[in-house]
Amino acid sequence: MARHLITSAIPYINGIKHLGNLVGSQLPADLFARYQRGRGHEVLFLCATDEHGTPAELAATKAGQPVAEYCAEMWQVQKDLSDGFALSFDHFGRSSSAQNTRLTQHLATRLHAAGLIEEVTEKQVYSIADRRFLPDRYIEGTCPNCGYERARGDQCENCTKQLDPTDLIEARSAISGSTDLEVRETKHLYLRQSKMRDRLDAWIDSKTGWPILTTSIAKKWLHDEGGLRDRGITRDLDWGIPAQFEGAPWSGMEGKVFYVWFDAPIEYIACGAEWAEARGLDAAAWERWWREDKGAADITYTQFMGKDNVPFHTLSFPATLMGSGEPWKLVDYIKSFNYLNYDGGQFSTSQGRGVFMDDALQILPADYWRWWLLSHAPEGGDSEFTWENFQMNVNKDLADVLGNFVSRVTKFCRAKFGETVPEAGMQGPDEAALTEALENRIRAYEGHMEAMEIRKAAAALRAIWVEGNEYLQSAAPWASVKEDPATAAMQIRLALNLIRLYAVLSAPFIPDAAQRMLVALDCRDAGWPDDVASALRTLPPGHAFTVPDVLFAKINDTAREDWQARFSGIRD
RNA sequence: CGCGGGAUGGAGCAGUCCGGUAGCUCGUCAGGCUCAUAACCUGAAGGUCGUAGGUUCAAAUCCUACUCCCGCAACCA
Repeated sequence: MARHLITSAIPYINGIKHLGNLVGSQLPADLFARYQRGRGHEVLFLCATDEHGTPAELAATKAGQPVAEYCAEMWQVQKDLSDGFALSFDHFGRSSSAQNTRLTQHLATRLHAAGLIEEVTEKQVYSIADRRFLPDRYIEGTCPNCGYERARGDQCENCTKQLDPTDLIEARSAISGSTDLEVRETKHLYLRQSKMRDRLDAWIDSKTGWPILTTSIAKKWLHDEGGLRDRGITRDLDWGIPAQFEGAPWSGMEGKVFYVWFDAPIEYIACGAEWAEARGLDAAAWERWWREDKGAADITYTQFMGKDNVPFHTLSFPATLMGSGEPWKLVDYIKSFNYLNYDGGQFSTSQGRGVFMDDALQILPADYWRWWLLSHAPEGGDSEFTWENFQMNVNKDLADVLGNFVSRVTKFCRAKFGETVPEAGMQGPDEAALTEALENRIRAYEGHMEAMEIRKAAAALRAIWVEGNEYLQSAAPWASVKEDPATAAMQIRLALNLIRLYAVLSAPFIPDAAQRMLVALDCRDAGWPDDVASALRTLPPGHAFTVPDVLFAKINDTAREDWQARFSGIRD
């Protein structure tokens, strides 16, 4: 039995995520976790909320709440939504946890001892009215290059010229609009990633099977313009992990916190500690997943994320772990995704454009979204959500091909043989051919799943569903039942077993429907079909079942048009 | 000349590394079946593979130039 450690990029705390966020990390990670569990492997699947940083503080202020309280509430909201989408995290943690505080300070201490942290005094823009230092993006003004009035401190969106905040004419705070800004000196800790460039480069080079998207982004950061740059790992903020040594103050860092990009990935590990503690387990329970000296040497660790997150996972976080000099488990495979667009534009959290996780669950069950999003995952390039496409694909695949198969088989059986698996008949060459075809298709499905080729896996699964309809068409039990009831009984017995097979194979994509299929069949055996012939004999003759309700109702044009109109604008 | 990804029948994609009759799903059209959620099964039409050159017996695939779309560009996370 293999052991799989799986993490999804941790969603930021300031609001409800949209479908693009979902399909870029959590959903495919869940697919992989469910698949590996289904194969009987040991899985630890972790995710958490990313809670620190300026946007969280501002969102809390806007909500009129203390930031800790705001984060606690939003954590619950995100937890409920992830449950709603049937995301099967073993633990959904928080980057603000005590465990993460401890571990982040521990790693900073180790990095300091290794000479990989230096103190840098730099100049940053301070807003007197807001009483805070402003990240470059939070400073607006007129672009000196093109005259655009809402250029940001890092870049002008209009002419794309890169800027320094001090370049802006009439610079003002994007938070309050105040122009009462000044440049102040402030001291910060920097992680000396540049010293680790060759090690990181060699490590990336050793990962031959990684997606082009992942390695090309990493390589660019390693080699562009003088190579990997050092980065600040502290901020002048109230909300965050205090910039301290493990158990001791850090002289000169009083009142500062670690910067969110430093502590957020560390939460992957800390989340393991949270998981263990929540279950009353000792440290060894999570260390056997995360420490190569304590049992994690045989772990396969897979990370899922959107392309925007790749630099942190290929460079900064490995630099943190390698630099500590401790044998932390490093990632084995990074699966990164492009963006999902919405009806001709981008999904946007800040602009409220697109379909958000809470809206989605209000209008349709999770399985509809899971199926469409996964079967259209933006793997090769950016992909696009349109309502027409969604309606057509979901109706065809889920309602017509799979749902209708379950319906026609169970209803036919009930009408001709009752709600019991019929007994008579012997399989012939047609059934042998079907078994062999399924064997091939299932192995192809497994291959795509192992390789994390999600679209291809979805297509392979769909082809498996279609096999059932093709078989029924040629077997025609509605005809054979008239002259040869024994053969019809055998055919339907096989078809009922196909439903169980489909439930098991489909569970990673559509867990709720898969569960309903098994419940209808009164079957608790969700064993993976390592051998198809025996898997198709799981339900014995005489076994009672019930005809389930319609598995997937179709989306009609009225509903689609309604949603299309409802989600065309911008939500607040 | 900032970096990367993409461009393939009406839509969405595979195939490109390792050149050799252009494939899949949806949609459209025709036929079949009638157990089923007007569903299922079979077949057909539809593409000079972004543009222009080049290499080759042979190019979607290799080389060169160009066009368009998307993302990134290190203080958003």
